[in-house]
Amino acid sequence: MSADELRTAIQRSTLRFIASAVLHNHAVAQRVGLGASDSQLLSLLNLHGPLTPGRLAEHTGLTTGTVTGVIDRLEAAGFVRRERDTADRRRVLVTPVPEAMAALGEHYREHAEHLDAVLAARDEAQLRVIADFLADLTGS
Amino acid sequence: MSADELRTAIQRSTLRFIASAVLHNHAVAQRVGLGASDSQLLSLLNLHGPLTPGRLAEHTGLTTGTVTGVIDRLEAAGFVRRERDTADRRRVLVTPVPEAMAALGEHYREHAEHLDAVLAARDEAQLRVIADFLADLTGS
DNA sequence: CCGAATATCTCGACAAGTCGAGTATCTCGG
DNA sequence: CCGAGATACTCGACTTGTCGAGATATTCGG
Repeated sequence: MSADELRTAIQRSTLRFIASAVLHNHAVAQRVGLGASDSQLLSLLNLHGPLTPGRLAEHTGLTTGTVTGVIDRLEAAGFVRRERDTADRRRVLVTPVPEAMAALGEHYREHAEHLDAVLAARDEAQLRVIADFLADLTGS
Repeated sequence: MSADELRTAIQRSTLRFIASAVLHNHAVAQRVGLGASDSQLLSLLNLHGPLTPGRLAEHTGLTTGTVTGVIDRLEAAGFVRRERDTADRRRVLVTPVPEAMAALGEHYREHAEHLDAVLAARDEAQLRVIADFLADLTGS
C-alpha cells in the first residue's frame, strides 16, 4: 500500500467509524429515553463543560424557552443540575452530574473494551503515533 | 508518557472525537432539514448498503408504517430511491442516491480537509500504524 | 435610585413524528 | 390453484417537541 492509498483507507475508516458512532449514540439515547435535543445538549456539556441556558440555546439553535424545557427533562432524569451563578444571579449554570454520566458510559463499555483490546496489541511507539494523530485530529 | 498514559489519552481523545462528530452530524441534519430518524436511516444505508423497509424498521426500532413515512420524506428530498426487488416483488430495496450523498459530504469538507492536513504531516510508516489501528477499530 | 438591558422561565398554540390497525400485493408450499 | 404467511403501504389518532410572546428576576450605567 502506498502512502496515498493509506490516506484514503484512513479516510474511509474514519467515515465508517463516525457513522457507527452516530448510530450507537442514537440507539443509546433512545434506550435511555432521551430525545434528540436532550442528547445533543448532553454532548455539548460533555465537550465544553458547564454552560448557561442562553449559550446552550445559541449552540443548538433552539429558543431559550425550548432549552428551559430540555433542561427540565434532563434535570428530572438526573443527568444535569442547575446552579445559580452567585456573581450574576440572573444566570444559571447547567452542569452534568458525574454519576449519571458514568451510568451512561456503561452503554459504551463494549466499545471501550474493544478499543482496549486493540490498543493492547500495540507497542509504545505505535501508541505514541496513534495518540499524536488523535490529538491533532481533535485539535487539543 | 508511559504506555498506560498513552492508552488513556487515546481513550479520552476518542471520546472527544465521537462527541464532536455526533454534534456536527446533528447540526448538518438540522441544516439540511432532516429529522433524527431520517438521519439515522441514512447512516444505516451508508454503513450497510441497500436495505428493505422491513430491515430498516428492525434496525431502528420503528414500526414499518413509520419507516414508510421516513422513506417517503427521504425519497422526496432526493436522498434515496425505491427499487422493487425483481425476484420477490413484495420487497422494496431502499438505496442511497450517490449524488445526494456527495452533496451531503460537502458539509463535512472542513473536517475532511483537516484530516488531510493531519495526515500530510505523517510519513508512510506512521500512516500504516494509523490505518491498521482504524481498521481494527472499525472491525474490517 | 431608576430605566434599560440581560437572563431565564412560563405557558398556550402549533408542527412534526410516531403508532397501530387495517389494506393491498405478492410468494410459497402442499 | 389456494390458503397461509410475508412485505410494504395508508391513514386517523395521539404524543412529543418546539415556538413565540410575555412575565419575572437581576444587573449595570448614569
